[in-house]
Amino acid sequence: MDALDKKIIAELQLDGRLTVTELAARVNLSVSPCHRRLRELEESGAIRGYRAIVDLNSMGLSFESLVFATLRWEDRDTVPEFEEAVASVPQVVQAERLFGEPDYLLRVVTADLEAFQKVYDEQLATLPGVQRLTSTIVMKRLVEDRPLKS
Amino acid sequence: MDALDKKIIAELQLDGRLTVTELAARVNLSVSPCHRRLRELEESGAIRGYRAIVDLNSMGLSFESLVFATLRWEDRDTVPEFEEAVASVPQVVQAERLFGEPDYLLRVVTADLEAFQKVYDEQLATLPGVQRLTSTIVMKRLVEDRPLKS
DNA sequence: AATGAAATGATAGCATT
DNA sequence: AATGCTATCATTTCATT
Repeated sequence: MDALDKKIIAELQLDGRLTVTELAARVNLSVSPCHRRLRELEESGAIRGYRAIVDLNSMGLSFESLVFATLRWEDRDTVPEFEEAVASVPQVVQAERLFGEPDYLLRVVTADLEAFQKVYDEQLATLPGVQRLTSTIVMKRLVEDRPLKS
Repeated sequence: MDALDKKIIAELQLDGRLTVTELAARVNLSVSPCHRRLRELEESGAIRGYRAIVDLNSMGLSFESLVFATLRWEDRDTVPEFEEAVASVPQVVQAERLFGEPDYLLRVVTADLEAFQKVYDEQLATLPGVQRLTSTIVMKRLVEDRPLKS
């Protein structure tokens, strides 16, 4: 992965729908080698895919919250089970395991508070191995999905 | 925004580089109206853009951490200043203001621990109005940027 | 608001340097 | 590994239903 590849990636982080022709122009390359490099980046997994970035409010999803989960230490054999279950809750749009406490951070998106309560009570509080959940609401997004500095 | 628009959005969340021809086929529409709807979704801001999803490790960025920031209450007039400053740190890829404590959650991506320390000490700890930072490391991602349920 | 058709422009493969 | 060429396919506009 040389500087040109990084430039290609940077452009596609800004606009994932750039045509190869336009991309080639921006990185000062002709179309064919640009196309070849792009395919290699995709096939090597460096570029994992492309996503439309959607406005949550336009979709009627205006309630975003973070849920911190701590598991029971005695039940730590349920970790894989917990992780699988979390990943299958559609309203959980981001989830990760952390060092220290809490064990997990989940990002939950719903239409409103009522829908959140339902997800919290029925989908999250009942997950296997959960000792404690705490949650907070996202007041304002400052930085969202910023293209990477490297 | 009707069901067809939501279907279009759902498809583009799965593959943001779908051609309009292919998109039209997937939502059972002919090319022209599909194209028109897509333009309207883009122009209304419902679709905010398109991004390549990049593999952090391939980019040499293998250290991901969360930094929680609490501001001094006396300095709450520095809030806008703090927010602007946070948004201008390139390694901060996601940031939001929360209800309760802590006040902010920042997601920081760097090449390694050493690079993180540098960002933490030089860019984050020195931000205006900061009372306390605490941080944790992301051990494992379970769910990343999931397409929205709705 | 969807369809079909036609001109412009992009993609992807290949031969060349 | 980059370039230029070319056939194929997609995009985008417009007239029509």
